Amino acid sequence: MSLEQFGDRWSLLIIRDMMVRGYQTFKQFQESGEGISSNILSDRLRTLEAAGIVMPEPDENDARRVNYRLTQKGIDLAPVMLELLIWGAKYEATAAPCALIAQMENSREQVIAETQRRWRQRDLTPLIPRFDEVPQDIPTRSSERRNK
Amino acid sequence: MSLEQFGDRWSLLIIRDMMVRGYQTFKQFQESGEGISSNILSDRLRTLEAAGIVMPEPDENDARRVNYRLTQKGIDLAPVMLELLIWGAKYEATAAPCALIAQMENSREQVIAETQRRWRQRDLTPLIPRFDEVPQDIPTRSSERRNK
DNA sequence: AGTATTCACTTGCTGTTTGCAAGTAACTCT
DNA sequence: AGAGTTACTTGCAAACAGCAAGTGAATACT
Repeated sequence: MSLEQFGDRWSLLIIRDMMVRGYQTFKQFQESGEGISSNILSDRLRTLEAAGIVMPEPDENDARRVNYRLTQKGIDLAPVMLELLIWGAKYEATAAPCALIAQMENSREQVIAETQRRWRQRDLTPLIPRFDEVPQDIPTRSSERRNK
Repeated sequence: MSLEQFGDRWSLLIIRDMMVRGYQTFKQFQESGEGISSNILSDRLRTLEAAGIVMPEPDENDARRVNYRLTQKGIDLAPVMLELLIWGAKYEATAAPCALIAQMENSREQVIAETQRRWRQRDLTPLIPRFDEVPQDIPTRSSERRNK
């Protein structure tokens, strides 16, 4: 029933990019590598908005920009995403480093708490970076303070 | 990346029916209410097979029948399903009783263990019945013994 | 033994959805 | 003022989904 929502490959990818990488704008989604075309992206964002999963808010500095933000309902998908990520890592030979995934598996609570914290505080640092440099820990508020 | 797998509404539904309701045959999926047409169902089962998520095995009593079974990879989607179910219950006004869902949320480990047990032992009793009679507990091996 | 029915598909046709290329209107930056 | 950016829309071809009907093998009924 709720599956209807995710009955296409793009919606979940958009949500993942918002949740895990902190993407917010049309352009970011478009350039996120998987190659969604603009008409579909536009449509999906509208669908997700209608479903109450994302909300657009105009950027205060640049009036052309629209920042899409997850709603509570949207961020509550974090556990689903996390499990999917773990499953994917187990079976699909992911680009994300195994060590990181293993660690996430052992501290689901923490990962989700951190994801929600970022969302609440509009902290856009990606939880999982885009497959280049690899942090040894799941970053948390305290480990970030430590690293400064 | 692994999301590619679920880029349509039917695959997840099929997996759910196998995992949660113990469905196994073409006919059961077809009649499972959501109205998938036979050509699409056929195609999806083949796709899932190719992805290593389900495996067909001919029925030993009736040679017309093919029993589709989740693989290990398939059953490992249980945590994803569970979280999705919980999310759905929270936001989508589900037909499944709230009490049951609330209970599942508090004992995820147990629900998943039970799901896996059923799979291993080819126990086809549905974990969540089809929206008619409503058990008060998540059934487990011991509670089932109790109820006999 | 012969007909009917069940089961797991396949085929053909039609309509919707997707993907790509190009375009546009609003805005910003220089 | 002119070039560039951003979030879209439009038009068209190709892929996909959905329906009705059909196939072929296995079983059930008489």
